[in-house]
Amino acid sequence: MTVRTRFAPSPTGMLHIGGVRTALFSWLYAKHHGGTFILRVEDTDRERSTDEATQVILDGMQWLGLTADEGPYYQTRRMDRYREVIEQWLAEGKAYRCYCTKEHLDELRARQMAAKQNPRYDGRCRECAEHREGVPYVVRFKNPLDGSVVVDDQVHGPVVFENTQLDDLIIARSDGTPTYNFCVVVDDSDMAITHVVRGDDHLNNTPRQINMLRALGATPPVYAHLPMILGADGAKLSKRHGAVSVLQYQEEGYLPSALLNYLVRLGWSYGDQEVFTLGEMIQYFDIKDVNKSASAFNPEKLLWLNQQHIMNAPASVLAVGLREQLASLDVHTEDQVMLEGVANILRERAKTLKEMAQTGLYFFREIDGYEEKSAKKNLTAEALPILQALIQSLQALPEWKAVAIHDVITAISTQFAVGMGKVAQPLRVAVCGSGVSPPIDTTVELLGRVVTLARLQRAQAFIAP
RNA sequence: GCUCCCAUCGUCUAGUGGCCUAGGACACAGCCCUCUCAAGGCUGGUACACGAGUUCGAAUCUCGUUGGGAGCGCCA
Repeated sequence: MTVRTRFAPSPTGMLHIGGVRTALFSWLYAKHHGGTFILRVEDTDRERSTDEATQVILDGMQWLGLTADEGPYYQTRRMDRYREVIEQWLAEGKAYRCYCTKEHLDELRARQMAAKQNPRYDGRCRECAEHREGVPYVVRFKNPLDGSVVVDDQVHGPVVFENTQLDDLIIARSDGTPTYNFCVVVDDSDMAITHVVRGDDHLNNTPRQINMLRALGATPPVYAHLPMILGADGAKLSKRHGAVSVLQYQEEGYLPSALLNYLVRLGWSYGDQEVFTLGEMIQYFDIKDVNKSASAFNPEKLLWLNQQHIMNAPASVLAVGLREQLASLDVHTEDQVMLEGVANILRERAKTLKEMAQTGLYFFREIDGYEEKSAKKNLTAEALPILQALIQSLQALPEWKAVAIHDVITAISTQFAVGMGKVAQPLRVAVCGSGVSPPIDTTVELLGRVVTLARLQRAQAFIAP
């Protein structure tokens, strides 16, 4: 039997890292088993669902590379099917019309909670079958009255629920529209889902769903309830830490593989390995190795992993992201050689693509002045003859290569009987605008002779106008 | 309140009765490397929530306590 998993977000908010982690585990499980990953948009709440939110989910999934093998399916387009099942259940006596008013229900709930009981519908309409013309009603599922349901959860192990604790849940509202738990059941059955991977906030819904699945004559899928992701402070994930759209991470210069790598290690591990390629994740991932306890979102580790992935990524991949980041800084370039060169030279010193674009700006446009402290320290009268010597030697250099440039710097430092730093730092500030850059020889090489000489001259003019 | 879930360094985790004076990673501190910044290497501190029990032996098994979380909608 081939594995079929699904990710079923509801487009009522954004796709944040909690949702992505669920999608990832579901996707990985399918991929690991050569199965099918299905995307299903649960938009039955017409009030809160929006097309924009749907689009953001689709865009996010695409950016992450979590592509669906089937779907996206939309529940709003399956209304006829849900109605069909409701009618069938009504006819078969598996469901019934309930004429209780909201007021009655609210009162019942309040009374039960006051009496320290689990609030649940009392089944008042369960046996009175007569149809009351013109009176609004909801449809309830006839949950078994006794016995228990065992959820053989792949991460939690067997969890037992007594049917006496469950009640007859509403499957159709008084306006006739079907409700969430019911739609999920019909869909999971119709779509032949074999493994349901979702957040453990759904664990309590599972016994009801299993009962309905049985009413449908379907074999319940295997369930795996993932632990939640908490905010960095250990509290519920909030907008302050992580509960932002995944696309925000794209804007901030994160690589999809890094975000996925970070998320896969939340509640799952493979020995001591921290850095995974997508292929390794697929190869090693197993739902049985997933933890039961919730984990806190740690932005610092995400950042570290992003750098690891930047260090390992092909220059061509980095170049694409770097170009986008530069564009948002209003620097537009198609210079692939420079883009890849900068990516290679900065890959060990940037934690994000955004940072890479910011710190490498001087490769792409004229520097807009010198950083004050560095200029004060290095662009001094004493540096003037050194800069002059650099200009002359670099101008005369037969081959514009890092090794040759390096030789020029060492030669000048011996000539002036000073340390390398006394030559390299003024050069660095002159050429980059600050005292921080990759190794100066490779930086100068990448910058090119024309730009380097022009900036050296500009630095001379700055010292002695 | 009721039902269900969870519990190892600050954080992510390894650990499934002896390899544990508890390992790795992030972060932090120091050192090395060094033309700056990184990357890398080395070193350091900090954890089995608590209490009983089972056992020759428990982070690992059992029970309880405490603490956290989720659900209890004509929301999903």
